[in-house]
Amino acid sequence: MPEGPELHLASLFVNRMCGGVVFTGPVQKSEVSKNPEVSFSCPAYTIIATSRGKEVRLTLTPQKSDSTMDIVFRFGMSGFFRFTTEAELPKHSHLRFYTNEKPCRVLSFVDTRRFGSWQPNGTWQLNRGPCIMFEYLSYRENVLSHLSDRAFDRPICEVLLNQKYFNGIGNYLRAEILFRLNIPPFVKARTVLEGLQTHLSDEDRKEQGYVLFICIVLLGGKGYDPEKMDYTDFKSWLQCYCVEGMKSVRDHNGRTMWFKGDPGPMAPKGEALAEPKTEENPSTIQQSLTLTPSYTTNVPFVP
DNA sequence: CGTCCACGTCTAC
DNA sequence: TAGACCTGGACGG
Repeated sequence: MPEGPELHLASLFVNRMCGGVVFTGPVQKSEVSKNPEVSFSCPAYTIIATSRGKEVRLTLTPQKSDSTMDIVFRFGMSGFFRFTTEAELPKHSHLRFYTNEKPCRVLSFVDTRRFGSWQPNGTWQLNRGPCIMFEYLSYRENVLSHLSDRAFDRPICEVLLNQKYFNGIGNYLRAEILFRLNIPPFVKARTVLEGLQTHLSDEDRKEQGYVLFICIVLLGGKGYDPEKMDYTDFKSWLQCYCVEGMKSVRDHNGRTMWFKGDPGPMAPKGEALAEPKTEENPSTIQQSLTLTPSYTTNVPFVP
Protein backbone atom coordinates (compact mmCIF):
# COMPACT_ATOMS: atom_id res chain seq x y z
CA MET A 1 0.00 0.00 0.00
CA PRO A 2 0.52 2.70 0.41
CA GLU A 3 2.21 1.88 3.72
CA GLY A 4 2.29 3.90 6.93
CA PRO A 5 4.38 6.79 5.61
CA GLU A 6 2.23 7.25 2.51
CA LEU A 7 -0.94 7.22 4.58
CA HIS A 8 0.53 9.88 6.81
CA LEU A 9 1.64 11.94 3.83
CA ALA A 10 -1.83 11.57 2.39
CA SER A 11 -3.21 13.16 5.54
CA LEU A 12 -0.70 16.01 5.27
CA PHE A 13 -1.69 16.45 1.64
CA VAL A 14 -5.38 16.74 2.49
CA ASN A 15 -4.71 19.25 5.24
CA ARG A 16 -2.42 21.34 3.03
CA MET A 17 -4.72 21.36 0.02
CA CYS A 18 -7.99 21.71 1.91
CA GLY A 19 -6.98 24.07 4.68
CA GLY A 20 -9.38 27.04 4.53
CA VAL A 21 -11.36 25.42 1.70
CA VAL A 22 -15.12 25.18 2.13
CA PHE A 23 -16.91 22.12 0.81
CA THR A 24 -20.58 21.85 0.03
CA GLY A 25 -23.35 19.44 -0.89
CA PRO A 26 -23.40 15.66 -0.70
CA VAL A 27 -20.43 13.32 -0.66
CA GLN A 28 -20.56 11.34 -3.90
CA LYS A 29 -19.61 7.73 -4.42
CA SER A 30 -18.78 6.17 -7.79
CA GLU A 31 -21.28 3.72 -9.24
CA VAL A 32 -18.79 0.88 -9.33
CA SER A 33 -17.55 1.09 -5.75
CA LYS A 34 -18.92 -1.51 -3.34
CA ASN A 35 -18.02 0.63 -0.35
CA PRO A 36 -20.86 2.21 1.65
CA GLU A 37 -22.59 5.41 0.66
CA VAL A 38 -21.58 8.37 2.81
CA SER A 39 -24.84 9.98 3.77
CA PHE A 40 -23.54 13.40 4.61
CA SER A 41 -24.69 16.60 2.99
CA CYS A 42 -24.06 20.09 4.23
CA PRO A 43 -24.17 23.59 2.70
CA ALA A 44 -20.73 24.45 4.11
CA TYR A 45 -18.19 22.20 5.79
CA THR A 46 -14.44 21.79 6.15
CA ILE A 47 -12.23 18.70 6.01
CA ILE A 48 -9.26 17.74 8.12
CA ALA A 49 -7.29 14.50 8.03
CA THR A 50 -5.44 12.36 10.56
CA SER A 51 -3.50 9.15 10.07
CA ARG A 52 -2.80 6.15 12.27
CA GLY A 53 -0.69 3.32 10.86
CA LYS A 54 -2.29 2.25 7.60
CA GLU A 55 -5.51 4.22 8.09
CA VAL A 56 -6.53 7.80 7.35
CA ARG A 57 -9.49 9.49 8.99
CA LEU A 58 -11.25 12.45 7.40
CA THR A 59 -13.28 14.63 9.74
CA LEU A 60 -16.04 16.65 8.07
CA THR A 61 -17.02 19.68 10.15
CA PRO A 62 -20.13 21.70 9.27
CA GLN A 63 -19.61 25.44 9.73
CA LYS A 64 -22.88 25.87 11.59
CA SER A 65 -22.96 22.77 13.73
CA ASP A 66 -20.73 20.67 15.96
CA SER A 67 -21.96 17.35 14.62
CA THR A 68 -18.90 16.19 12.72
CA MET A 69 -18.62 13.06 10.64
CA ASP A 70 -15.55 10.82 10.59
CA ILE A 71 -14.76 8.62 7.61
CA VAL A 72 -11.97 6.09 8.10
CA PHE A 73 -10.09 4.94 5.00
CA ARG A 74 -7.79 2.03 4.27
CA PHE A 75 -5.91 2.34 0.99
CA GLY A 76 -5.62 -1.25 -0.17
CA MET A 77 -2.91 -1.58 -2.80
CA SER A 78 -3.57 1.58 -4.75
CA GLY A 79 -5.49 4.19 -2.79
CA PHE A 80 -4.58 7.87 -2.58
CA PHE A 81 -6.15 11.34 -2.43
CA ARG A 82 -6.12 13.95 -5.15
CA PHE A 83 -7.49 17.46 -5.30
CA THR A 84 -8.44 18.59 -8.82
CA THR A 85 -10.94 20.59 -10.78
CA GLU A 86 -14.14 18.82 -11.62
CA ALA A 87 -13.02 18.64 -15.24
CA GLU A 88 -9.85 16.83 -14.26
CA LEU A 89 -11.43 14.18 -12.04
CA PRO A 90 -9.03 11.23 -12.02
CA LYS A 91 -10.02 7.86 -13.37
CA HIS A 92 -10.97 5.55 -10.48
CA SER A 93 -12.08 8.41 -8.26
CA HIS A 94 -14.48 6.54 -5.97
CA LEU A 95 -15.41 9.03 -3.27
CA ARG A 96 -15.69 12.76 -3.94
CA PHE A 97 -16.00 15.92 -1.87
CA TYR A 98 -16.96 19.11 -3.76
CA THR A 99 -15.88 22.64 -2.86
CA ASN A 100 -18.24 25.62 -2.95
CA GLU A 101 -16.01 27.36 -5.54
CA LYS A 102 -16.90 28.18 -9.14
CA PRO A 103 -15.67 26.27 -10.92
CA CYS A 104 -15.57 23.81 -8.07
CA ARG A 105 -12.69 21.60 -7.11
CA VAL A 106 -12.95 18.06 -5.86
CA LEU A 107 -11.13 16.08 -3.21
CA SER A 108 -11.12 12.50 -4.52
CA PHE A 109 -10.31 9.17 -2.97
CA VAL A 110 -8.73 7.44 -5.96
CA ASP A 111 -8.26 3.67 -5.93
CA THR A 112 -7.50 1.84 -9.16
CA ARG A 113 -7.78 -1.69 -7.84
CA ARG A 114 -10.60 -0.98 -5.39
CA PHE A 115 -9.03 -2.98 -2.57
CA GLY A 116 -9.30 0.12 -0.45
CA SER A 117 -12.25 0.78 1.82
CA TRP A 118 -13.91 3.48 3.85
CA GLN A 119 -16.31 3.47 6.76
CA PRO A 120 -18.66 6.40 7.37
CA ASN A 121 -18.97 7.19 11.08
CA GLY A 122 -15.93 4.98 11.34
CA THR A 123 -13.32 4.52 14.03
CA TRP A 124 -9.77 3.23 13.89
CA GLN A 125 -10.01 -0.49 13.22
CA LEU A 126 -10.08 -2.20 16.62
CA ASN A 127 -7.74 -5.06 15.86
CA ARG A 128 -4.97 -2.81 14.57
CA GLY A 129 -2.20 -1.83 16.95
CA PRO A 130 -0.88 1.64 17.75
CA CYS A 131 0.74 3.66 14.98
CA ILE A 132 4.43 2.94 14.77
CA MET A 133 5.22 6.50 13.80
CA PHE A 134 3.03 8.54 16.14
CA GLU A 135 2.21 6.25 19.05
CA TYR A 136 5.68 4.89 19.43
CA LEU A 137 5.63 4.21 23.16
CA SER A 138 2.34 2.31 23.14
CA TYR A 139 3.36 0.53 19.96
CA ARG A 140 6.53 -0.61 21.66
CA GLU A 141 4.68 -1.61 24.82
CA ASN A 142 2.11 -3.52 22.78
CA VAL A 143 4.84 -5.57 21.12
CA LEU A 144 7.01 -6.19 24.18
CA SER A 145 4.13 -7.09 26.50
CA HIS A 146 2.77 -9.65 24.05
CA LEU A 147 5.93 -11.51 23.08
CA SER A 148 4.42 -14.72 24.47
CA ASP A 149 1.66 -14.44 21.84
CA ARG A 150 1.83 -17.29 19.36
CA ALA A 151 2.00 -14.66 16.63
CA PHE A 152 5.68 -14.19 17.51
CA ASP A 153 6.40 -17.84 16.74
CA ARG A 154 6.42 -16.76 13.10
CA PRO A 155 9.46 -15.46 11.21
CA ILE A 156 10.16 -11.78 11.86
CA CYS A 157 9.48 -10.81 8.25
CA GLU A 158 5.96 -12.25 8.46
CA VAL A 159 5.19 -10.77 11.87
CA LEU A 160 6.18 -7.34 10.57
CA LEU A 161 3.10 -7.50 8.34
CA ASN A 162 0.84 -8.27 11.31
CA GLN A 163 -1.06 -5.02 11.76
CA LYS A 164 -2.07 -5.91 15.30
CA TYR A 165 1.53 -5.27 16.26
CA PHE A 166 3.06 -3.32 13.36
CA ASN A 167 0.34 -1.02 12.14
CA GLY A 168 1.92 0.79 9.20
CA ILE A 169 4.49 -1.69 7.96
CA GLY A 170 4.02 -3.22 4.54
CA ASN A 171 5.99 -5.21 2.06
CA TYR A 172 8.60 -2.66 1.04
CA LEU A 173 9.20 -1.46 4.61
CA ARG A 174 9.73 -4.92 6.07
CA ALA A 175 12.38 -5.55 3.44
CA GLU A 176 14.10 -2.20 4.00
CA ILE A 177 13.97 -2.48 7.79
CA LEU A 178 15.39 -5.99 8.00
CA PHE A 179 18.00 -5.28 5.38
CA ARG A 180 19.22 -2.10 7.05
CA LEU A 181 19.30 -3.71 10.48
CA ASN A 182 21.04 -6.79 9.07
CA ILE A 183 18.42 -9.19 10.41
CA PRO A 184 17.83 -12.42 8.45
CA PRO A 185 14.14 -12.35 7.52
CA PHE A 186 13.23 -15.89 8.55
CA VAL A 187 14.48 -15.78 12.13
CA LYS A 188 11.79 -16.36 14.74
CA ALA A 189 10.31 -12.97 15.65
CA ARG A 190 10.44 -13.59 19.39
CA THR A 191 14.16 -14.26 19.16
CA VAL A 192 14.73 -10.93 17.43
CA LEU A 193 12.50 -8.91 19.75
CA GLU A 194 12.98 -10.39 23.21
CA GLY A 195 16.29 -8.64 23.71
CA LEU A 196 14.55 -5.29 23.72
CA GLN A 197 12.89 -5.28 27.13
CA THR A 198 15.40 -2.82 28.52
CA HIS A 199 15.01 0.93 28.88
CA LEU A 200 14.23 3.03 25.86
CA SER A 201 17.51 3.87 24.20
CA ASP A 202 18.35 5.06 20.73
CA GLU A 203 19.58 1.57 20.00
CA ASP A 204 16.20 0.12 20.91
CA ARG A 205 14.45 2.56 18.67
CA LYS A 206 16.82 1.77 15.88
CA GLU A 207 16.24 -1.93 16.33
CA GLN A 208 12.53 -1.58 15.87
CA GLY A 209 12.85 0.56 12.83
CA TYR A 210 11.74 3.74 14.56
CA VAL A 211 14.56 5.89 13.26
CA LEU A 212 13.91 4.58 9.81
CA PHE A 213 10.29 5.60 10.03
CA ILE A 214 11.00 9.06 11.26
CA CYS A 215 13.47 9.60 8.42
CA ILE A 216 10.90 8.47 5.93
CA VAL A 217 8.20 10.74 7.24
CA LEU A 218 10.28 13.85 7.82
CA LEU A 219 12.16 13.74 4.58
CA GLY A 220 9.19 12.50 2.67
CA GLY A 221 7.01 15.49 3.36
CA LYS A 222 8.72 17.63 0.80
CA GLY A 223 8.56 14.86 -1.78
CA TYR A 224 4.80 14.70 -1.83
CA ASP A 225 3.56 16.13 -5.10
CA PRO A 226 0.41 14.72 -6.63
CA GLU A 227 1.03 16.48 -9.92
CA LYS A 228 4.40 14.90 -10.38
CA MET A 229 4.35 11.37 -11.76
CA ASP A 230 7.96 10.67 -10.95
CA TYR A 231 9.07 7.89 -8.62
CA THR A 232 12.79 8.18 -9.27
CA ASP A 233 13.38 9.44 -5.75
CA PHE A 234 11.48 6.58 -4.20
CA LYS A 235 13.29 3.98 -6.26
CA SER A 236 16.65 5.41 -5.35
CA TRP A 237 15.66 5.42 -1.66
CA LEU A 238 15.10 1.65 -1.76
CA GLN A 239 18.17 -0.35 -0.83
CA CYS A 240 16.66 -3.83 -0.91
CA TYR A 241 13.05 -4.03 -2.11
CA CYS A 242 13.03 -4.80 -5.85
CA VAL A 243 16.72 -3.95 -6.01
CA GLU A 244 18.93 -5.74 -8.51
CA GLY A 245 21.28 -8.17 -6.82
CA MET A 246 18.95 -8.86 -3.88
CA LYS A 247 17.32 -12.22 -3.34
CA SER A 248 13.60 -12.75 -3.11
CA VAL A 249 11.43 -15.59 -1.89
CA ARG A 250 7.73 -16.15 -1.29
CA ASP A 251 6.99 -16.18 2.43
CA HIS A 252 4.43 -18.52 4.03
CA ASN A 253 1.65 -16.15 3.04
CA GLY A 254 2.71 -15.88 -0.57
CA ARG A 255 4.17 -12.38 -0.26
CA THR A 256 7.53 -11.70 -1.84
CA MET A 257 10.26 -11.13 0.73
CA TRP A 258 13.33 -9.23 -0.51
CA PHE A 259 16.57 -9.70 1.38
CA LYS A 260 20.30 -10.16 1.13
CA GLY A 261 22.43 -13.05 2.33
CA ASP A 262 21.18 -15.61 4.82
CA PRO A 263 17.40 -16.09 4.75
CA GLY A 264 17.41 -17.54 8.28
CA PRO A 265 16.33 -20.89 9.73
CA MET A 266 12.57 -20.59 9.19
CA ALA A 267 12.78 -19.92 5.45
CA PRO A 268 10.04 -21.74 3.52
CA LYS A 269 11.43 -25.14 2.62
CA GLY A 270 11.45 -26.39 -0.92
CA GLU A 271 11.29 -22.84 -2.12
CA ALA A 272 13.87 -22.04 -4.73
CA LEU A 273 15.39 -18.70 -4.03
CA ALA A 274 15.36 -16.33 -6.89
CA GLU A 275 19.00 -15.77 -7.65
CA PRO A 276 20.17 -12.22 -7.78
CA LYS A 277 20.67 -10.92 -11.24
CA THR A 278 24.31 -10.39 -12.05
CA GLU A 279 26.39 -9.78 -15.12
CA GLU A 280 27.31 -13.46 -15.10
CA ASN A 281 23.71 -14.51 -14.67
CA PRO A 282 21.78 -12.50 -17.20
CA SER A 283 19.14 -15.19 -17.67
CA THR A 284 17.50 -14.34 -14.38
CA ILE A 285 14.24 -12.59 -14.85
CA GLN A 286 14.69 -8.95 -14.13
CA GLN A 287 12.26 -7.70 -11.55
CA SER A 288 10.64 -4.51 -12.55
CA LEU A 289 9.15 -1.99 -10.21
CA THR A 290 5.77 -1.12 -11.52
CA LEU A 291 4.31 1.72 -9.62
CA THR A 292 0.80 3.00 -9.51
CA PRO A 293 0.15 6.66 -8.78
CA SER A 294 0.04 6.27 -5.02
CA TYR A 295 3.75 5.55 -5.13
CA THR A 296 4.51 8.30 -7.52
CA THR A 297 2.62 10.83 -5.53
CA ASN A 298 2.86 9.79 -1.93
CA VAL A 299 6.14 8.10 -1.46
CA PRO A 300 8.89 9.82 0.41
CA PHE A 301 12.60 9.39 0.15
CA VAL A 302 15.79 9.85 2.01
CA PRO A 303 18.44 11.52 -0.13
C1' DC B 1 -2.66 -11.84 -27.83
C1' DG B 2 -1.31 -14.14 -23.09
C1' DT B 3 0.93 -14.73 -18.33
C1' DC B 4 2.84 -12.76 -14.31
C1' DC B 5 3.22 -9.35 -10.90
C1' DA B 6 2.08 -5.37 -7.74
C1' DC B 7 2.44 -0.81 -1.68
C1' DG B 8 -3.39 -5.45 1.41
C1' DT B 9 -6.64 -7.11 3.59
C1' DC B 10 -10.84 -10.37 4.11
C1' DT B 11 -13.67 -14.64 4.68
C1' DA B 12 -14.50 -19.14 3.72
C1' DC B 13 -13.08 -24.18 3.69
C1' DT C 1 -3.63 -21.80 3.89
C1' DA C 2 -5.92 -20.86 -0.25
C1' DG C 3 -8.73 -18.10 -2.78
C1' DA C 4 -11.11 -13.67 -3.69
C1' DC C 5 -11.26 -9.07 -4.67
C1' DC C 6 -9.47 -5.58 -8.94
C1' DT C 7 -6.80 -2.81 -12.70
C1' DG C 8 -2.93 -2.21 -15.45
C1' DG C 9 2.02 -2.34 -16.61
C1' DA C 10 5.96 -5.27 -18.19
C1' DC C 11 7.31 -8.70 -20.84
C1' DG C 12 6.97 -13.05 -23.95
C1' DG C 13 5.34 -15.27 -28.33
